[in-house]
Amino acid sequence: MIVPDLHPTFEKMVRRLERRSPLSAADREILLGLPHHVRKLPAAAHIVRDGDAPDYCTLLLSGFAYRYKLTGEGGRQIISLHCAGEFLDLQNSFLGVADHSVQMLTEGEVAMIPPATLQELALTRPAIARALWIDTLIDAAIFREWVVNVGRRDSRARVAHLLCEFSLRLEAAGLASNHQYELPMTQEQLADAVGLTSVHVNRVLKQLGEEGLIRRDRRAIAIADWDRMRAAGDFNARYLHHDGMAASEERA
Amino acid sequence: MIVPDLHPTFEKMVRRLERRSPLSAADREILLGLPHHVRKLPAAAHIVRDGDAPDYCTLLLSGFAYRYKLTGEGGRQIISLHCAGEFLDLQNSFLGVADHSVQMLTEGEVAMIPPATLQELALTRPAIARALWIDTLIDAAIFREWVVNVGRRDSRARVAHLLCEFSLRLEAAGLASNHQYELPMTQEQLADAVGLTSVHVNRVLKQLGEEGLIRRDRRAIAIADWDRMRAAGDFNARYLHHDGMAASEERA
DNA sequence: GACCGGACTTAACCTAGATAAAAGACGCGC
DNA sequence: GCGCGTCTTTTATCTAGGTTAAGTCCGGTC
Repeated sequence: MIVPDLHPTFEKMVRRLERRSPLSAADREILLGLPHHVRKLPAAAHIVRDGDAPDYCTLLLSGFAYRYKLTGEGGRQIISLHCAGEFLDLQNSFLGVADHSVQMLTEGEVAMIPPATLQELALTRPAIARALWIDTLIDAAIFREWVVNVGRRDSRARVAHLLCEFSLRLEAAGLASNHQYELPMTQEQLADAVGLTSVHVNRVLKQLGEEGLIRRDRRAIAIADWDRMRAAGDFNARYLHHDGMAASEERA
Repeated sequence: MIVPDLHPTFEKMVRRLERRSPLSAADREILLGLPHHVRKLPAAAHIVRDGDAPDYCTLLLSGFAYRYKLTGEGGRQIISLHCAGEFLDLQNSFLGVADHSVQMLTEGEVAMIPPATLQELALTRPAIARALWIDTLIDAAIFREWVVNVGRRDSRARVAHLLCEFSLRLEAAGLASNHQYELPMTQEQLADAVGLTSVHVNRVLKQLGEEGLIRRDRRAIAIADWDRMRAAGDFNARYLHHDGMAASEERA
């Protein structure tokens, strides 16, 4: 369980938590010293399956992952996207059986942390508990926005909204800049994230390109006109609660 | 701030938290003694408005409330429904500005608790912090299911799913039994909760009636055939994390 | 007990996005 | 450089649910 060289993403995770909730030096140490083992996973590997009672909590160290549920009729709804530095499964520490699946989008590494350790932390390190709780609150805020996206926006806005959100989240994580990034998903996955078909997502992407809102090359996305894109996606970043940083983005 | 006779719903709230996370007698006392004032609100009163930095955290004491967001094009998406005994706004204690609105569905009472008190509690009473955190995790689980409902189910399933969820939640809260209850919302609000129009919700309700899945009289709903209704709504209660209680419902 | 306003119901028609089916592109291994 | 599987793109067609527009019911109220 002891890890010789700490993966640098642990520090990223601590910085992310600290941005919203103060941590003492001791708290920081504890988070950096969390017992875990690292696993390298291929694309499409499952981290949690719906119905499992998982043995571990996972922190995504590199690559991308997503959360989804299947309907009885075989539809898939992608519920969230995750990048390095984010916890994938805090809820497994506290709610026994998983009510959804989590799968790698790309290959990547994951730190597996025993839930008992986090449970322990929640009871003994109030500042850490608070920081993780806030993390959960922000996840919930993003879920709420996704309900709106999928429930009340038309196809163009849905896709634009997702592309805007992903752009800002990557930038906040230091994984992209200039509204340019590599979208780590197929159009079919994109479709399952916004509640459309891949055919229609393709049409919308094409149209956004023709209108000059985005440029694409393979999976690389560049948001060419952030203001019009934000308007197209009815995007207001407040729900991301990035506070302080990127505040300029949020206000407009 | 001192309240002479404690509203009975406080006890309900404590029982709800305890169901998932143990609390000591002292913790229980503290929760029952939370400083607050009670306000009686008419139907449609706003508790929080999108963009506000609210001064209070609210616990719903009686009546029903809902959470919603508006889109730029004027659409409204209802994101969650709440009944007596539930916290409406835990997130206001930790995330400054509200990213959505909360409004009364019916008239009712609300306990307004200073966020500072909850912040304090989070740092000094680990068991309470844990219980509230779990509450947040369950809220998030419900949001996830709503993303699926609105993103990947057809109109019949969406409406049926919502009616099933509401039935079980009311029963868990001791506010209904036998899958019969008073639905505290208009068909237009129902439509905004499932991402349809009120016209189409009306069509679906009619059809569910004709198929013998539900009976209706005014706003009173009786789920006449729970098994078929559950099938129609692709409903699996696991995401509600009602555990122990109502386990029989969840498994099937 | 006629009037009013909000919620519910129904019908006729329309459209955004689904479906189905091919045909390109792009790796990637051999 | 060839073949194959996975993505992407495009076209043609269809349909679930939206839109619009009338009613209808019901509970309150003067």
